[in-house]
Amino acid sequence: MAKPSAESASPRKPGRPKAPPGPDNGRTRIVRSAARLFREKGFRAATVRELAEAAGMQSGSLFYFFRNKEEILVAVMEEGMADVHAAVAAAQASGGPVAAFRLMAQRHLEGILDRDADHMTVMLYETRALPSAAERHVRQLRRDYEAMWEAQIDALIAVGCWRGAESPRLSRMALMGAMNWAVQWFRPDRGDTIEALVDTLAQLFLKESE
Amino acid sequence: MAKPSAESASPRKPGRPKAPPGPDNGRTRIVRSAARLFREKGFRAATVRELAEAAGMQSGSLFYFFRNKEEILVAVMEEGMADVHAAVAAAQASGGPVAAFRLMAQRHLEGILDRDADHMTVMLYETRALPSAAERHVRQLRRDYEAMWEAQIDALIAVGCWRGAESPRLSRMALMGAMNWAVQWFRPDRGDTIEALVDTLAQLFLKESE
DNA sequence: CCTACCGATCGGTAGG
DNA sequence: CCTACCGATCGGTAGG
Repeated sequence: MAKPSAESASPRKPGRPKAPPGPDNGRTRIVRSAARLFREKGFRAATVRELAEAAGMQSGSLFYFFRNKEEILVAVMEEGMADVHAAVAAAQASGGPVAAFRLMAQRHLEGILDRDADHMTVMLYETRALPSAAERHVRQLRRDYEAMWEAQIDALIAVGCWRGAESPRLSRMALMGAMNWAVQWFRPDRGDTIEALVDTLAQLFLKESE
Repeated sequence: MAKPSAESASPRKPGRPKAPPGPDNGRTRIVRSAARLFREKGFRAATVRELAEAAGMQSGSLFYFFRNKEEILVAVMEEGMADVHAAVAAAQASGGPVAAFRLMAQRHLEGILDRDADHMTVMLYETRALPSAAERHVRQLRRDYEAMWEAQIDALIAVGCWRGAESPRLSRMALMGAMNWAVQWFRPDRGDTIEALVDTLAQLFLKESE
């Protein structure tokens, strides 16, 4: 689970500064259902009334937990990014460069394609809707995350297993695109599996050491 | 240029059914400036008043040319898709499988990354905003477009030059993602060039014939 | 957290 | 194409 950030975790009424933890407090419910609605309809198209209903409360009550709609979006993105970051970091520490890379890709794809994997998808596709201060913050989270991939690709280049070694940045972004675009076409009910996609990515981006 | 579709080309007043062609009639101005605004802010965030102002007319006048806001979105997508489809089809007919593939990728990337290449980007990233009837129509345009790529990849497999031959669909979607995601990171002012990206894609997806 | 409510803005229309 | 306008809905607030 994501740890709440300093900016968006505390309600604005001093009378009740700490939300009781646990998966069923109001804030958690709002963020979870907002993630789904933002992914399905987009940030602008999802109304505060829909968010409130999906979270099982009145629309005015949202603003007991969040200052405004954008702050909910930031919370969704922070949680998505933190979860995927943690999963991919663990994968990176798991084995040799090639095996770790495959597991990192697996974890990243799970983070955007699994059921209830809405948060990270919103992170990837709704950046435009962020106010500029929040956008800088979120961009930094993204850079931190991509730095992991950059380091992993450097390690693969060092052992001669990265096919895009001539242009590390372009090939890294090609990989990100190949993964993130799956949100648009991946259909488990048509037989797509994350494992097969990882295999394909490995064939394209990895090579035997020379 | 895109040819207007039957559904969205004719204004609703019988008194003036045919718009005079040319790049400066009202309809063309609306579509062009809407493409830019939809790309920058998203369909929902761009208001009809902004669209009208960018096209140099009053907000009510938009509805002399289009029945509603969604119809403007469809027109933007149709034009983007038609332009890129034509450019890529011409590239496909241009040479051997490998050379044609490289030119197709070049044309596709130009269609989403060049200045004023807003239409196709809107096509790629705003599908959610379409009413369901229009969505079916647009999805069909996309399928027709992707069929070209499918055929080209089949040709590359036949000559043994496609690295993802074991899973043509997955590798094709990986390619689409690697290209379309460039919208998110490509910055010509930081030295990114389409040519370098095409080279990288070729290294990843093509191989020497066996 | 709920009730009750508000000002602003939205997409769209009538009539010319 | 413009002028003038409307009903609906939006995000958000006050007070408890």
